[in-house]
Amino acid sequence: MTDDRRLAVLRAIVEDFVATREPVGSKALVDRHQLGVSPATVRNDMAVLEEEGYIAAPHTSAGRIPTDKGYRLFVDRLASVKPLSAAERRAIASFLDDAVDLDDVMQRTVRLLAQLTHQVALIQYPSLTRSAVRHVELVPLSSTRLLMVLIADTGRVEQRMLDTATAFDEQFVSEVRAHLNSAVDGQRFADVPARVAELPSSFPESSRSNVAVIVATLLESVIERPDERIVLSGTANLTKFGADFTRSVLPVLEALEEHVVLLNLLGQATSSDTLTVTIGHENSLESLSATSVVSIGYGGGGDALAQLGVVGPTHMDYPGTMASVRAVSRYVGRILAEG
Amino acid sequence: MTDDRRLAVLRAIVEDFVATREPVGSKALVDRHQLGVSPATVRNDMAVLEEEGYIAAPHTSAGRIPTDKGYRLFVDRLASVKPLSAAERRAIASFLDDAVDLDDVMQRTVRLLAQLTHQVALIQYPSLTRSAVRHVELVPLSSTRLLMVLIADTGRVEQRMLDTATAFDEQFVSEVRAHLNSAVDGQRFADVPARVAELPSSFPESSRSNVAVIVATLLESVIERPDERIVLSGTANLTKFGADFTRSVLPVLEALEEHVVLLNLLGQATSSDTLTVTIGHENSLESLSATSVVSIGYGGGGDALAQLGVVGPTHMDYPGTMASVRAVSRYVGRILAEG
DNA sequence: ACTTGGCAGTCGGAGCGGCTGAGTGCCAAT
DNA sequence: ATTGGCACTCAGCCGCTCCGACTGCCAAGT
Repeated sequence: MTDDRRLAVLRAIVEDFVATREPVGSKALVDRHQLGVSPATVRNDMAVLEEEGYIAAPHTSAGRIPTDKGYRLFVDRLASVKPLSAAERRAIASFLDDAVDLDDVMQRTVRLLAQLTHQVALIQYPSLTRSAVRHVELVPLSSTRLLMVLIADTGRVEQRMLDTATAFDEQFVSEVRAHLNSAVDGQRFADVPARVAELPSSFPESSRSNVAVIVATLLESVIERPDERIVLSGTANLTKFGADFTRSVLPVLEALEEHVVLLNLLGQATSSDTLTVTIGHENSLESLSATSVVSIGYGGGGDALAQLGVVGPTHMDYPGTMASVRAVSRYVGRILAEG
Repeated sequence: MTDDRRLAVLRAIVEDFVATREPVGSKALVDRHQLGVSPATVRNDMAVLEEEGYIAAPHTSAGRIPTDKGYRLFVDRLASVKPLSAAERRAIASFLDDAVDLDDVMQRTVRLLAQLTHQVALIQYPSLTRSAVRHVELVPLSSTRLLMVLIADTGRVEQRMLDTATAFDEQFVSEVRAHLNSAVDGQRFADVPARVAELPSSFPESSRSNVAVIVATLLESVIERPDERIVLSGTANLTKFGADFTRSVLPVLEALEEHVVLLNLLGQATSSDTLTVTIGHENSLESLSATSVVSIGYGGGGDALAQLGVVGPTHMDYPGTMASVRAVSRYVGRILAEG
């Protein structure tokens, strides 16, 4: 069946183009890959592949380059997952094990990923709604002012300042603190609203409004906000885009500054261990039509805490990138579970 | 005195070059600026300026561009501080007033600054050693594990996990918490080590080692770490560098990823309200020899809490940039003082 | 003692044309 | 179905010329 060979040709084209970033011709193909046929035969196959939309020729007399559709077929059917080298595994371990707190884990992870893949890497902070409350702390700052600190089991810390309507005393604070913690400790954030709804009514009328303010503030920090935090690294790797600067790099840099956009880009938190690859125009953003996104969930076993991934030119090394992303995701998940 | 006119010529050259990014010739100068002399006269002045090293000609038959030395003279003696427009003032206020916590303030500030100046903006988190302790919290997680949360008066929160050698009870925790807080509350971080040194000895022998661990952890988070946090924004503005991409933008992007480098770049926290401008080669980094840094301290009145600033090509709009940086610094200082 | 117009000289960059070579498509032969 | 042969097509490079923006210098004017 010659269909197999056509796929082999496509794979070879993708691999060569990724490596050299130049249109690849029939001659070069047979030279560099052992596909025991002549250039003429390859040319026929290429004609078919072009007809079907997997490859295209930039101009009449040049080699072919893969289209988005071609890359899609490549990652779906042709990419064999490239195992990481021992050195890479070691790098991941030693780089992440020294992290001292959550910020540090995020920072290190994203850098590591950028270095491994030579792309722009991004990671989303563990989603609040998917984690559980470890502790709520209330710190009195003045007679009508409190600092609320909310600690999630992932290590994420949220803080809020709040002013009460009337003055309170130390007694009141520890009472509320105790009630709050017994209500929400260990609960998933998503369940918190239900658990605290009745809280104010268990206090005497006089202090009820103050309790209400505190509860309201707590709910405010618990609700998933659209501006979930994201960290990114490796923008310098965008130079790999090639020469045409303003047209290709500028829009990408701009998109990367919009964290809200990035969240959409990473996509809904799917279960961990399932790589998502979005290629070129499949992407909803016009400005990113020359880039691909490789993302995956991390942490939390079944359904992921949040997403991480890389953004790079469509002509990236998919097998390698996918392997790195997956490996890092697993390692981060493990680290967070330990912490 | 003709010396005045020569300076006027230099100023005109700088302004024109910044605006057009092209070498400026004698003819263009007299056309665009009203300095009632003929091109020939200007040529003579330019010859002198070149001799003295303030300007240079890229090639024999082209206009002149300012040298680093020329820019230096310009910012030192020629730049009149351009007042911000009402719209800009309004933008600063409305943008920063909505911030909900410290992270948010940092994020918003840096974005704002990037937008105002059209450069890359950076801000350093308020330095720990320069702020005071608002509260230390200990949260028991298991019988031998504690979470320590350290809250600074700037709103910055540090957290550390710690394991004790022997099991402890709730009683022990609240005792240590009380002692700790009475020892360090309101103290400047720099003074903390002295205040807690004697703490373990006031506990009974049996629990002393646990207290020691807690104190050690506290000190660890108090010591100024080299990786003080930095946030940056506006890398897309680097496209202003002009065409030559790999040689001019790549090294800058790389430098921007190294937060330690950036800290050096911003320089030692000088007193607020004193703008520091570092031009081209004055910069210690080879890779940043085509960029200038405009920085200033913010917060804390007399001596600043930390630094903020922008990085851009040497041919930047110094008066405008300096005005924006100063205005933002003042506003952030005010916000932090309120919070 | 400056300033100015005039003039010769320099040189980067744009525009043009021809050449080259990689690569294609098609066809006839195996 | 595969292959070698062959005519054809362009993109990109090289070298050429030409143009014009500047400069530096000098001699004359205020």
